[in-house]
Amino acid sequence: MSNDTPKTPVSAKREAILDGAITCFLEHGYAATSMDSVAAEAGVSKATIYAHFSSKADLFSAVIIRRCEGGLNSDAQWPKDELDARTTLTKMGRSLLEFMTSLETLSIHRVVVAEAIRQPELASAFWDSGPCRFFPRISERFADLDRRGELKTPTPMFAAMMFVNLIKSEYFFCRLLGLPKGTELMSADETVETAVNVMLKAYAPD
Amino acid sequence: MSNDTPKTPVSAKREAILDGAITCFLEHGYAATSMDSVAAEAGVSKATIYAHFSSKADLFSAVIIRRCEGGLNSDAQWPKDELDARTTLTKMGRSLLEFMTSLETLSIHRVVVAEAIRQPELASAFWDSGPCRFFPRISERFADLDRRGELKTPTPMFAAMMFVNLIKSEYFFCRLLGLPKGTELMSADETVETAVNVMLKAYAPD
DNA sequence: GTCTATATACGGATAGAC
DNA sequence: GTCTATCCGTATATAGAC
Repeated sequence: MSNDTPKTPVSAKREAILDGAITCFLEHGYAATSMDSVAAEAGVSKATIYAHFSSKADLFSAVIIRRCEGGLNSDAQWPKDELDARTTLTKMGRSLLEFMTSLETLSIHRVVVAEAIRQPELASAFWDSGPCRFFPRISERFADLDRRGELKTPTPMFAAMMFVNLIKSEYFFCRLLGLPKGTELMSADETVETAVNVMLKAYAPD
Repeated sequence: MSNDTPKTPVSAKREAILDGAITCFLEHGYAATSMDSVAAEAGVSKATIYAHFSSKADLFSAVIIRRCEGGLNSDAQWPKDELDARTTLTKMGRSLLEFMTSLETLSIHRVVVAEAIRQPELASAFWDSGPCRFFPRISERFADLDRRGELKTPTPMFAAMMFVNLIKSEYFFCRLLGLPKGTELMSADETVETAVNVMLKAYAPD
């Protein structure tokens, strides 16, 4: 029988704290979340939190980074190779916009933007482990379309960035502000369709 | 001689409070700003603030709306009519990106995004008096380029929205996160140039 | 209207028992 | 590691004099 103690014993309490903290921070923001409320949500005492995390900012940082690394793993709708340019871009566009405007993604953006100035290391970690990880995957698809003669993208990375921003567009910003649906001038479908049309013409072969 | 009292006497104290509040809120955010610090910055007592504004949220709302209505009035670099498409878009693009990434604009975005969920009326007021006022002015220029045969934009408002988002792009988001310059994959100039090229091809006549 | 002084509450962090 | 109980600073908002 083994009496070894694992080097990093995954503490059940620690997991509970992280889960509770995610709920609180994403719902109420950083400043409006108290360590008491996290303790209550996690079902532990406040002192236990401080046994695992040195401060509120430290806990917050751990929560955000963990959440970013978990995101963007639902690849169900991600387009396969061998599709024509319009179909590929439309599928990618819908998938991206849906992910960007999910409640969780929006919540993360709100709290990170709000705290970015006061916690620069967190902002960097978010950028690296969040938005930045999109670009290579999208760029790859543009490179593939270029190879197959469907599009002409001399710099796939630039094309990817333009595409992402066309997709986010006004629609994402309205959701980020929590405005009622219908406030935006273009619906989600219109946004994707318009963005795809722009990309197809801008990067057409010839 | 007139002994009439003006209906809305512009109180000097009230102005001082608003000025002080702008400084504090934009620098430290909503939650991290205390009414004490606003009072100190404005050179009045805390009780005087509550004589003019019913609560901290009320003061915050007044500050943001006033600031939005003042923005976007520096038209120095705004392109005149009669220029070709590339020159017009490049001038507009530079002007927009400079405005969007000014310290004040970024600060407003940070605090509004952070508080949007908890103060929905503020989010609506911001949207109406801020970002939404861009689109007609830009749309107008696309309509003009369309009339002169420089571009073909059946729906100038859609073209304007696509353009704004291409211009903001990654660069704006990195500044919003307060990341050090150089973090972004495209510089400001590259962003404007790439965005303009995309628009020119996507909306080329023929 | 404007001030000083204060009521009242809450939040981050810690001490010390088990 | 985990808990209970508590310290101590600070924040919003108000009472009452002038």
